Amino acid sequence: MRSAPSGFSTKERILGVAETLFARHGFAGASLRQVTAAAKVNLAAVNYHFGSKESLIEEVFRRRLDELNRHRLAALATVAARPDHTLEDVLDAFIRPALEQSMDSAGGTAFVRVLARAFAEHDERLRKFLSDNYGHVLREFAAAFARLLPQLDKQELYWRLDIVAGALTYAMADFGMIKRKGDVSERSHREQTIQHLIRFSAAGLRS
Amino acid sequence: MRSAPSGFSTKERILGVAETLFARHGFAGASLRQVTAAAKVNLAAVNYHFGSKESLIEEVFRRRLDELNRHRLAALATVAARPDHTLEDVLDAFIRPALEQSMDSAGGTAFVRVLARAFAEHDERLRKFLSDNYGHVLREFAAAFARLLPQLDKQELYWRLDIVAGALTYAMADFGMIKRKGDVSERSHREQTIQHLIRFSAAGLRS
DNA sequence: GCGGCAGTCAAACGAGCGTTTGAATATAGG
DNA sequence: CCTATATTCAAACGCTCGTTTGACTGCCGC
Repeated sequence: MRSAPSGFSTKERILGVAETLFARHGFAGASLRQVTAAAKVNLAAVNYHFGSKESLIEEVFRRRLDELNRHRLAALATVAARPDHTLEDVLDAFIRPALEQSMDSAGGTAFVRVLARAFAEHDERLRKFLSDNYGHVLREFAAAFARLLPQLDKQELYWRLDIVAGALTYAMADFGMIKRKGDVSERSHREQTIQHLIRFSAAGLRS
Repeated sequence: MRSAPSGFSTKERILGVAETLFARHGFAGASLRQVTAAAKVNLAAVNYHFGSKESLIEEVFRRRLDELNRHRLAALATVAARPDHTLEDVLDAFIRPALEQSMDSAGGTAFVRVLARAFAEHDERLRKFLSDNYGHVLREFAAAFARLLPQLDKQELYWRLDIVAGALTYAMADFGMIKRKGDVSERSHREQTIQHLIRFSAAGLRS
């Protein structure tokens, strides 16, 4: 195991760069030659370490998705432990980890765009992968929401959570027309997004 | 002008097939060879009629986007003419044409997925194109909303409209986990989506 | 020291890409 | 009918793609 120039292993550097470039140009649009050049790694390294471009894409997903799931479930557990927790608390546990992942030092906003893209690709293979790795988390949150919104039947609750997920996905990818002003830090802009999403979603869920 | 086998011109057939395949595989993922083969048209026809793949993509957008803009502005004008129109009415004018376009006989759900993909591609060129052809529509709606929500300052209104746009975009692409039951017609499922989005958004905007 | 192994590398493979070309063919006007 | 214009077509262009190959390098255990 030779240590890589920047202190990260070849494999890690490929994953990081791939995440960025897939987010920027799409899975088909970003070539392995671009990835390996940006990572200062030999072209053959991808096939050596991951087997294929396809597998590399899956690895990019798995790495971040596992992290997001961990954070969301931990936040939900903390919130649910408090007997007086509110709808806003559960929304926070759902929304905050997703938006905060987009400002961690390493990945930047790259991964959440990759995630949004995966939805857009509408590829059944990827959707199945996401639902397999994601389904139980959504179900846990749905149960927590159901306890706080007993007046909603299951069907109605799922409709509304779908809308929350949509607004969150959109915000995660930073699609919106709201542009961060120069004098507002990234952290504070993100916090504003979180607060707006929570308030809006709580009103919609309760209506 | 030779008439094409199916009654549609070569140009129209390319546009229709391109829309479908771009939605399914992405702009980079769908090749001109796939498009021309599916359209039963010679490979060179794309470059003859559109100049380049890039221009073909723009045409796919322009065609549907012009239609959507027309419908939205017409609906807004109708609504705004009534002196007692409500927030729900304006939301309907914004949301309904978008979701209805995804069930027109010809295009099916293809274009809305193309649109969602364009957002995901996060390509500045496409974003600029969309904002150029779309900006004035959004501004008109923002003004209509501002009249009905005088308690919100401009900044706050834009934050909330951003959330509405996010939820709508997500719904347009039919990403959600809410799956249409076998016994519900496509039309009635769409109507349910519209009603849920309006109710949720109205509550969020008023909160 | 030396064999084995994990990793890196330059080079090449065949395939598919968007685009161009020039000839063939259909349509329309005088 | 004949010419001009518009369209279609098969073939080829140069290029980039993902993947494979085989030689080369550093390193650890024996």
